[in-house]
Order: sequence, then C-alpha cells, then structure tokens
Amino acid sequence: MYAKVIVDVPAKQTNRAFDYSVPEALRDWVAVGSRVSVPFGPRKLQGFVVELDDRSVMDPAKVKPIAEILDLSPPLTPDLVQLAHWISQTYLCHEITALQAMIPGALKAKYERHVRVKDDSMGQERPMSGLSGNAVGQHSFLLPAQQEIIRYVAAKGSVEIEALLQRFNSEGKLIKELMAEGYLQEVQMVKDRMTAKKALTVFPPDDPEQLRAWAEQLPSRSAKQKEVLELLAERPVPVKLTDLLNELSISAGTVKSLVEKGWLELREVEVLRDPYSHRSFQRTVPLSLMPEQEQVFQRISRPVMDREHRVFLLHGVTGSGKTEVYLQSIQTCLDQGREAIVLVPEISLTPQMVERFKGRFGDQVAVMHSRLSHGERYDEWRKIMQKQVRVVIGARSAIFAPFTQIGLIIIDEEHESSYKQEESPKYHARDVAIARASQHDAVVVLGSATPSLESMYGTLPEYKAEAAAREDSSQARFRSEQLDLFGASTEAGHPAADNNSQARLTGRRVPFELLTMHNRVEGRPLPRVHIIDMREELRQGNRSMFSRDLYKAIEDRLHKKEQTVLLLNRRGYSTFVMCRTCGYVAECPHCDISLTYHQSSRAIRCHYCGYAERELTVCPSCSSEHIRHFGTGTQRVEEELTKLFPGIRVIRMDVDTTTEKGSHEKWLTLFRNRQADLLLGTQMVAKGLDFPHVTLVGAIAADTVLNLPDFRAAERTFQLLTQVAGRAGRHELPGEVYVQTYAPEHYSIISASRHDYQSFMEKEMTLRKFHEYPPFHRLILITLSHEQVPLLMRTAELLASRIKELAKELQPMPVEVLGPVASPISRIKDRYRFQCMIKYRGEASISRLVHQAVAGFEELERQQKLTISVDVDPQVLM
DNA sequence: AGCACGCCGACT
DNA sequence: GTCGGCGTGCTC
Repeated sequence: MYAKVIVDVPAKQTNRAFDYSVPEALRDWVAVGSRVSVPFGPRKLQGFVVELDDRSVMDPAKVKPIAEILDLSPPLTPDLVQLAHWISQTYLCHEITALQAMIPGALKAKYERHVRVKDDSMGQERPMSGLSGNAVGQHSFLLPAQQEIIRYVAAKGSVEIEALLQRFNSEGKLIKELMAEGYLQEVQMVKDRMTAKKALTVFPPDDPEQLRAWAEQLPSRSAKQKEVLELLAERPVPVKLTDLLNELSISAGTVKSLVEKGWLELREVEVLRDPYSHRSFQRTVPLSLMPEQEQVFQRISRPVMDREHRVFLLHGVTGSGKTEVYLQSIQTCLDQGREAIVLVPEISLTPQMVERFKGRFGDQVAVMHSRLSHGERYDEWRKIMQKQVRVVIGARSAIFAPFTQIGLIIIDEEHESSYKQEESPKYHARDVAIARASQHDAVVVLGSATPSLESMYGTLPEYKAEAAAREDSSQARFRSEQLDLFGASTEAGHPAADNNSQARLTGRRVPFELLTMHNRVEGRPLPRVHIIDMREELRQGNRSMFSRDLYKAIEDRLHKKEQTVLLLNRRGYSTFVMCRTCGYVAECPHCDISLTYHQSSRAIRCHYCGYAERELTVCPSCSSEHIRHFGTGTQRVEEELTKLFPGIRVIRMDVDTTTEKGSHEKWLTLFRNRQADLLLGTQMVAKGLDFPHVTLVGAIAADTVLNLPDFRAAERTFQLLTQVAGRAGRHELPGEVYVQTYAPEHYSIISASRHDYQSFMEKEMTLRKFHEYPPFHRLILITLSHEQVPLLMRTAELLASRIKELAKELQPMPVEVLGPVASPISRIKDRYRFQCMIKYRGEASISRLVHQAVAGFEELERQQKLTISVDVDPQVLM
C-alpha cells in the first residue's frame, strides 16, 4: 500500500504529493487525513496523507516508508482534505498551508533535533552504547572535554541540540567533531506542541463488593478511608482525584494510603478542558415564532430534511429574531442526526451569544474563538473529533470543524469583513462554507441586516442567467483546473480518496435564495434617525465635535438616567499632528503614514507598526511652538465629554482599552449593569450588543469610512450606520439615533437613516456595475513589498507583463491588468509597497493564471526577501 | 525550507 | 594549488 503525502514545506517545489509506502504495522492506521512523520531528504517532516493507493505510481526504488503516525485517528476528514485542495487552488496558496489551517495550532508540528550517543551495533571499535568508564577510557584520543560531553549525553539518553550547545557553549566545535566522527548521532523528532491535559484519577477494583469487605477490615480510626471505600462501592466508576477530595472533604493522604494498600488504583487520565465548565447555562426552550420567522424557518428546514444543498440569504432587519430562526433550524438538523456549524464574527462571539446556544443545546455545543488558550481550543476541537458535540459555534476557522455529517451551516452577519483571513490561506469563510456545504449536501444560511453586495448578487436574475449559461463549460473547465497549479505533478490533483463519499467539489455555485424578515419581534419600531449636517453647525458657529442636537440629546439621557452609545471610527486622540508655522506633519519614520497623538501616554504613535515617540512641543523642522492636533479620536471625545458633562461616567472601548484578555467583556458588563452612562467606542461597539437601557446612539463622524479610497466605502458606511442604529431602543424604551456628517446628501447615509436597505442596494449595484467593480467584475490584488524601490518596481513591472502575457492566451476573455502603482500606504515597517490589480469577469481560471505568474517569482522572493501577496477579492464564485 | 553539489575569487 | 562564496536543484 502506498500513500500520497503533502509535506510540511510551504514552497513551490514541494507543493505536490510525495509517495510513501505504508509499513505493514501501520496499515490499519494510515488513512486519508492522517498526520504522519515521513523521511524527507536528510530529515523527518510532518505530512498529511491525501490519498491511498494500492500500487505505486512512481519509481518504487525511490519510495521510503512512512516513519510514524502522529495521531490515533486522522485529524482531518477526507472531505477536508479535498477542501484544502480547493482552497489552495482558489486562494492561491500552498496546499500544506491550507491543510495546516484546518487543525488546531496545538497539533502544529514542532521539530526537535536531538543528539544521542551512537549505538553502533556492529561497531566494536566504538562500543559507546553501554558507556562505562572503561569504554570511554578506550578512546584516549578524545579530549577530556569531549569525553565529558559524551558522558553527559549518554546519561541523559538524548539531548536537544540547542540545549547541549547551551550547556557546553564554548565547545560547539568539539560537539560538531563528535557528530562528524560518528560518536554522537543526530535524531529528528516530530512532536506536537500540545499534549492533552491529564488528571489523576482514582480507579476502584472491578468488584465493588470487595470494597465493602475491605471497609469492614479498617480500624475505626480510619473513618475517612472507610468513607472513600463506601462511596466507591456505591458508585464503582473512575473518579477524578480532585473531585473525590472535594466531595468528601478529605486530603490526598487518605486516598494515598488506600492506594498503597493496593485497594485502589491511581492513574493519569486525559481530560478535556472546558472553558465554560464553571458557568451554568439556563436551559431555554424554543420560542414560538412570528409568522414571518415561521415562514423563513420552513423554507430553511425543508431542504435540511431533504438533504439538499441550498444557499439562503436571510435579510432580516436588526431585532427581527434571526437567532431564534437559527436555533430552531439547527434543531431540525440535529433531529436528522446531522451536525451544524455556526459562524459569527469574532467580535460578536460574546458570552451572550454563547449563552443562547449553550442554553438551547447544552453540552452538545463546542465553542471556538481566538480568546481561548491553545489548550482550550485543542480540547474543544477534540470534542468534535470524538463526536461529543454536534454543534460548533465559532469564528472563521470553525468552518473547518472535523464533522462528518454536516447538515446546516449558518453564517451570521455574513457581510462582516472579518470572515476574510488576512494571512495565507487568504480564504473567505463564506465561500469556503458554501464549498463545504456542497460536499455534504448541506444547507447554508447567510444572515444579515445588511447583506453584502456579493451575496445579494447571488440572488439576482443576472447571476442565475450567468450561472446557467456557464453551467456546461464551467463543469468541464473546473475539472481541468484541478490539475496541479505548477504543472509539477502529472496526476489530476487528488480527487480526495474515497469515491463513495458524497464529497465532490464542483466549484459550481447554486443561485442564492433570498429570505426576508421586515418586522421586528414584538413590533418594536426602528429608531428614528436624524442626520445632522456638520457644515451647517460650523456656519452657526459651533466648532465643537458635538452638534447642538446631539449635545442636548446626551444631556437629556443623563437626566433620564438612560444610556447612550457613541461611535467614532478612530482611536487615539487626534488624527495627525501639524506645525501651524511651517506645515510640518509628524510622520512615522518606518511607514508612509502620519502619527496619531495619544493623550494617555503623551506620545505620538503609528497605528501600523506601533512606533512611538514623545509628544511634540516644539516643531522639529522650524522650532515653532505652534503645534496643533487635528482630527478627532476616541480619546479626545472622552476628554471633551468629561469637560462638557461633569460627572458623566464614560466607558471608552477601542483597541487601546481592550487588548487585555477579558477586558472587552468586563467593559460591556459594567455598561450593562448601568455603572456607566455612556459607551464610547470604535466599530466594536456597533455590533451585536443589546442593552435595554440604551435609548440614544450617536455617530460622531459618519463619513470617516466614506472617505477611504475603497470602492466598498459606501457599503461599509451603510452597514456601520445601520448596525449602530440597531443598538438603540431594542426593548421597551424607544430609541433615537443622531448621525453627524459632512456629507448629509450621500445615498449611503440617507438610506441608512431611513432603514432602507433596498434602495441603498439598488443604487450601489448600479454604481458597481457602471464602474466595473465587484460583484460584477472580479478583482485580484497583488501587493509586492521590499526594502528597495528599484528592485520592487522592476519586479512589479515584470510580474504585470508576465500576467498580461499569460492572459493573452485566454483571449477573447477580458482581463485587465492595472498598474503596477504604489500602494495607498506606500511603506509599512520600512518596506515599500507596490500593487497590481487584476480585473476580469466571471472566470475562475484567472486566479490560476495569476498564481502561475506569481509562482515564477518565488525564487526571487526567497533570495531578495521580497514578498508578493495575492488577495482574491471576496466574491461570489461560480 | 534545508542541504548537497558545483563552479569562480583571496589566501595558507 | 586550496577554502569558501552562494547559485541551482532535489527531496518520495
């Protein structure tokens, strides 16, 4: 038997499967998805089995055996292995990178290089194995220091090379000699970073009657020991030592003496850490649904029951009760004996959200988010592996939960940009979810109050027509796209092993079905939104950051003891620092960006690289003292608030106040308990929060996002305002929203103020189409960065022309290569940045072409420390 | 990624 | 004449 293995080296030349033989002893263990240790050149590497085969497809003389299997059961399912291949093709990354992203960090291989004394079975000349003083004595040609090293290593069995060099740090050369001459031998080990947590566990004997007999034997002064025996006789199951001690309030000594008598056994047993074990969750029952919810629920649950792959876009206004629909749909899925994945943006993975799911499904739920420790995350993942849970709620990467029977995947707040991973593999969880669902014939629900244009596009007749027209050719073409990107392998990918699994990724997309919920639960009205023209305020002589109306509103809430949420999408104190005499602006010496003043630390700092220096009192350029802080950040608003409203209790939430673990939660709890009057923050306060006493929401500068050089600026502004407006008046008290802006006539702001998604979407669609932007056209952004501009420019030009050249062969397909030009932020951390934009219409093979072009530069990247990053814009893939 | 093999400059 | 620079290629 032979296995195809992807090895743990993310490089162009190793981005293919290597063949290994499966030793007899491992035959029952090695499966598609197994993590193995394999010899690779002179060393050992971790790898993933992606295919099993009865005959070798390559030169049998070269094939080596798999050295070791690293897990008891494969950490990846066959469908995940196939999905990894799809991801590597779609998002242009090495296959190992995609595979690696699917398992918890705890299982990432750690390579340890150890040395040990060579046990030379035939080498009588060097009988070092049973190292006696005598044996060392025979080698009088070894220096005393060398003999000492050998003795040290022999005593320890094996020593990590780094540790040995540290211990004998002046003798590095001698160690090398010993290794070269074969006295010491290097051994490679592939190890996990994490081991399962163990707990001492007490094991009673098989026969509980025996315990009673022993209990009788005990003298009366051993009452505690007797208690233990009686308890175990009553309940003859293994019990954690700590639990036992707590339960009977006894000390470990009591148990120890029983163990010493040989009556009980104490062993270490793996346990799972449960980050939520200390919390009890109030069980909830399904609520009765509103007619609209009921209708949507029916639409979703029917295909779940019929095991049909469908994608629904659920557009539900804030407060329309989407979560209850999710919960009941999941129940339907579980009733089918299948599993469900729920993705939520990291930021809204708050205890409230977890509570709702735990409350409904109890310990059937695993939770995955970045605030968990390495070990906790590993344990949650193992719960899935061991089939202890059937629902996963988590951020982006939870889409890779190793379930085998997925029936439903829900993506809440589907428009959130955090579903796109910034590092390689730069996947978008929405697209991966649809791909994974198609493997399982599962249903996808994309939920949002402000669906992304991409997802909306999927519901349009235009998309359906395009998809239908493409159907035949795309099927055929996709199959050919499964070929190895680099042309290195002649075999067609690895069609993921077992052909009887339903897994088959065609890459073809079904049209999305739009579901709408217009009404809020219990018919609460949406809050009234006032747009405030800040230019008018200025004309009226108000130069403060608060309009008169917003000021009055805040004052009013303070009187009424109601709460306020203020949004400002900018942290720090001011945006930039300028000398009014000469116009000097403080800039980061490492990045092409101005420095932001931070009041608390009296420093100016760079939000890109963290560079900081002391605040300016004198202009470094002209020595003038007329330094002024321009623009407004959260810190400044906080300062202003305490000045204007003496005694006001403000909570400020931004990256600066929430880096500490658990601080996010802490602030929100404080606010919920009404220990503050006003919550001020960046976009993190806009999402998913639900506080009954908030009746006022203010956006201090609604157009900060609008002015960014991004074709999605209007969409993001609309989303942000809609989200933040949804924070007000969610309960009995009616809400009110103030939006301050310098662009009051902008359609994104007007539509948001009218809660009118439809008209915003239509307008934006028209504009996107006209300007040839997504979702009508697709974009791939290639960013190159390097310390030196000339090399950077040369390479960028070369890459652009290479892409053009390759694109020519695809004529008459319209592919535009824009650039190269300097990136909007032309330097970050001392590295200059250039970019190239590829624009084209629905043709998935372009990404492959770009990858091909980029792959040609990998050598250069390695040698010159040049980086090329490729971002496939989130898109509706067909 | 590592590591070996291989072809051209300053040195015992 | 050699030691050593890192350019090119391979790893089942």
